Amino acid sequence: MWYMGSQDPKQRLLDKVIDHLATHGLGDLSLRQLAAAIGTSHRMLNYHFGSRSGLLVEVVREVERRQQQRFNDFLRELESHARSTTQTPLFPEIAWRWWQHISDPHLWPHERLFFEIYGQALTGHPELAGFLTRVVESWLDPLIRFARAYGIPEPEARTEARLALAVTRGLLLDLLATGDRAGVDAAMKRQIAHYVTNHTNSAGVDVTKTT
Amino acid sequence: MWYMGSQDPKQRLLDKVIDHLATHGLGDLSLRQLAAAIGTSHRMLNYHFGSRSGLLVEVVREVERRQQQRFNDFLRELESHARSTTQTPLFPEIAWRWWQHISDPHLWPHERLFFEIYGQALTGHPELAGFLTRVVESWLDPLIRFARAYGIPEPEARTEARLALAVTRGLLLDLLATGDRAGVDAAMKRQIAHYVTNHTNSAGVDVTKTT
DNA sequence: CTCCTCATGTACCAAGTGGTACATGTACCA
DNA sequence: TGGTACATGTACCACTTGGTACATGAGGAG
Repeated sequence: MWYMGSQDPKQRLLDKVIDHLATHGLGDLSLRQLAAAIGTSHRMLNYHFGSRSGLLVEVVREVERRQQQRFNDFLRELESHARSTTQTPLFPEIAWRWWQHISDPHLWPHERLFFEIYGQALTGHPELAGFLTRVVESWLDPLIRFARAYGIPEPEARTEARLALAVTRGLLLDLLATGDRAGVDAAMKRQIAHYVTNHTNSAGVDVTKTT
Repeated sequence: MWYMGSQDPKQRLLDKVIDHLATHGLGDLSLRQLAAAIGTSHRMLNYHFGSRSGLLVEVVREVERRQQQRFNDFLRELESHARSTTQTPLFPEIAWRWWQHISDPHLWPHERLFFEIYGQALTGHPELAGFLTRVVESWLDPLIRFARAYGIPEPEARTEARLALAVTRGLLLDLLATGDRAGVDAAMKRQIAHYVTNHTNSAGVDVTKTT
């Protein structure tokens, strides 16, 4: 194909769609308005995605894919940092860095889109059912491995992972609504401190200094 | 008026609307479908609420009002229970009871609606801007009073309140998506245990037995 | 050159949308 | 009794929606 070298036109379209939805919300999911906003005709959206719900499904999959991508990027960044300093970072440091990573304002549009999809999926939207089955489980496994790697024993690891996920999402919801960076950061530090004093093998670090 | 004794027709309508939205989602907010589902004509919705967005605003306000109501009911229930046993319950007991209260399956439809509104509000829906400014703050004040009443000193009280709110909402999101009652309950117990061991003046109670 | 596949634009459709004008009914008030 | 305010139903409006039929084009394959 003549466009090989850039991208599948479908993927190019999907990228533009997600960029637009992240900044303008899912409410604009009228094929016509959407197409006009990203410089195509609604005919093209129907052609490449089959239907409105087909597009919605692919948008959701792409959002999930990007989240996973972000997590992998973070892990690689951690790894390279560990190589340069030769000492493996402590648990509270990593937790705090991860929080800084995903709470960065330039990710807010995507996080808003994530929670909007979450909300719509909760009310029975049938094409989003798969999203709900994955939205917790797909994060639990990597988090459990993480917890185990830092010495939290197995039966607790799953519970702590689930809790960490909930805290993160709850505080993100807060941050997106209030924009109160200082207040939300303080809460996250407090939570990390809770972990530390309850798992003595990684205690002894003042997380309030990790800023 | 002839209907005094039952209710304002507008309020009757609003109640039916919220019942329907809670079980069928905000996606159905087409005036016609909505009206048909609750046994009126879309004419009436426009008559009583002025417009589609007028209705949306009043729905949101009513959802907030009911949440507050639920919290007050819980406080009164606590109070009456305290009178009968003559001893004031410990912090972990109350926290656990509150969690049981709001995570009860019969409230799930309303919680789904809440998160769906939250998601829509995050993406700039202008008529929902007020919702975002209240969605955290309106819960912080009562929670702070609660924390202080249980001996948590002032500077930490606000942070702990914020954290507790985030944990609750994060775990509710998990519960609504997965339905994994046991897993989510375990996470909440774990969090309560974290609080207890970090605030020694209310420690010494095995929260795992409060089921 | 010829055919075929993929991508795109134009024009249309039936259905549904929010909103409103108008008429009807029903209870209260003077 | 007549009048007034509120509530409700019917019918309509202009507009937008998701989806599709049809035509056009551009590149690769023989």
